[in-house]
Amino acid sequence: MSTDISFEPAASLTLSTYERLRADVLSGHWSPGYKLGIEALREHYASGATPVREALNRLSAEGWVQHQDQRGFIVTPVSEDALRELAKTRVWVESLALTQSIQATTPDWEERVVLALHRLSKTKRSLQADAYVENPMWEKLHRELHMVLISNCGSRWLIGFCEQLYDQAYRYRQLAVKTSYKRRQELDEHKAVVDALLAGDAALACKKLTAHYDKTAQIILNSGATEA
Amino acid sequence: MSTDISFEPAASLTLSTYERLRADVLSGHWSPGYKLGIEALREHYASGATPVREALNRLSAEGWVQHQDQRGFIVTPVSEDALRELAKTRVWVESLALTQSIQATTPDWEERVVLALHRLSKTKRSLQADAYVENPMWEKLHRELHMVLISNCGSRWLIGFCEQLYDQAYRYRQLAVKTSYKRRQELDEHKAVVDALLAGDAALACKKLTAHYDKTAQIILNSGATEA
DNA sequence: GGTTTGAATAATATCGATATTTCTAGCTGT
DNA sequence: ACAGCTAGAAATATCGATATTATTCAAACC
Repeated sequence: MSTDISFEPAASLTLSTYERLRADVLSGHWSPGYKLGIEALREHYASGATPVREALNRLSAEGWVQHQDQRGFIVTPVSEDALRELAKTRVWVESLALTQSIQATTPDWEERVVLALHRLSKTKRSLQADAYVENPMWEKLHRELHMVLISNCGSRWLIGFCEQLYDQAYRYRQLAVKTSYKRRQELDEHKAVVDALLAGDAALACKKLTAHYDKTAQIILNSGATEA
Repeated sequence: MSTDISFEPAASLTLSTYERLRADVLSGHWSPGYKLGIEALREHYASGATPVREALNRLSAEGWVQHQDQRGFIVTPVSEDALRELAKTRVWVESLALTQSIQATTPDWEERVVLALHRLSKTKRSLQADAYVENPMWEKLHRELHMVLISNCGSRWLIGFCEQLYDQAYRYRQLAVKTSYKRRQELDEHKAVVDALLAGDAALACKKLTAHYDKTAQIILNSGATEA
């Protein structure tokens, strides 16, 4: 059980380009709506046109960028409506996955949940105390907790959907953080979900999870990050 | 409101190659596990290496083919377990989408549902009476009905997930049809869902939908199409 | 006899160059 | 001044060729 955040060296240039490009879209390095010119990316990632193109095609299928025939690629735009729809969908789909996970509970899964929460609780959200500086370890552990929560649902499809939605929401969080960062007791919110889960109360767990997501969405909406 | 099944001429070779390749994977023309060599595809689709490669990358992101680094692409394999998981997920996710659609019901949506069912009822499943020959129009209208059913859920994400799952299930159906075709009263099953929907009974509609999918999965499993 | 090694072979991944298409800016005519 | 048109510029999509990496199969070795 290792918690390091290192990446193995990508085997192919396409894969490496894909991973870096994806990370840069998620982190907001390339803004929503930004035109991703082949030549510019080729230079930026020290790659060729073919790898860049293949990476963009994959990202397009995943919804991170949009492709207009004969007119290149742009980073998928954001909007308040899109965020609301995303948040709504997350609540629905993750509640479903969480409910199924709880119904199929096992001692092993419960242990993994407790462990993931513990690790997150031991990690600072921000690298600095006075200003917000993203802590990659916290982000990693946070994603891990949310994924462990729904990992017992018994459907790889559902898990994949939750991952997609989580990562999409992450991009919105990143955009909001650029504008304004709000302190918050997220640990308590996570703990409430886990407590309900350990008590076997699926309905309550979903309610707490819903509250968690609604709050997140509200903060992002208030930050004004989705405005042009 | 047109119901023709014509395709516009694809603008780029990549898109055209992608569409045809995707259709051939869905229809079972390329069997699960089949090695999709670049050179072979290039010839088969009268295309270049770049368009083929880009098409494969998109299909890989969508789960139709698998990519092994430096070792090319294969058609995603099938298995009984994978089918069971798929069927289970469909029931969960589409029940969710159907419930939300019913909760947000509008006269316009109900009309589209009734119309879609009517059109499907007017179409023969098989082009021949004595043997099964796929009727593309029936397939198109069938997909359309299922998509209309969940189209009112208010989440493009959820609609997208349902589409993915439907198409995945379609591939399994195609594989089963190759082995053995079973006559069946699918029209009644669809009608039962629509009747419950019009009555505003979401729970009953989901129950009927679940029965529909369980039956489909069972038929495919019994056909032995998922065996090596 | 079975395993390992090492060319020869085949396939993939990538590059550099070309053909098309879209976009831009300036020109023309009213 | 403004719409429409056209040549030039920029970018995308595609091709053909090359470099790299896996696979194969037979010979050599334990």
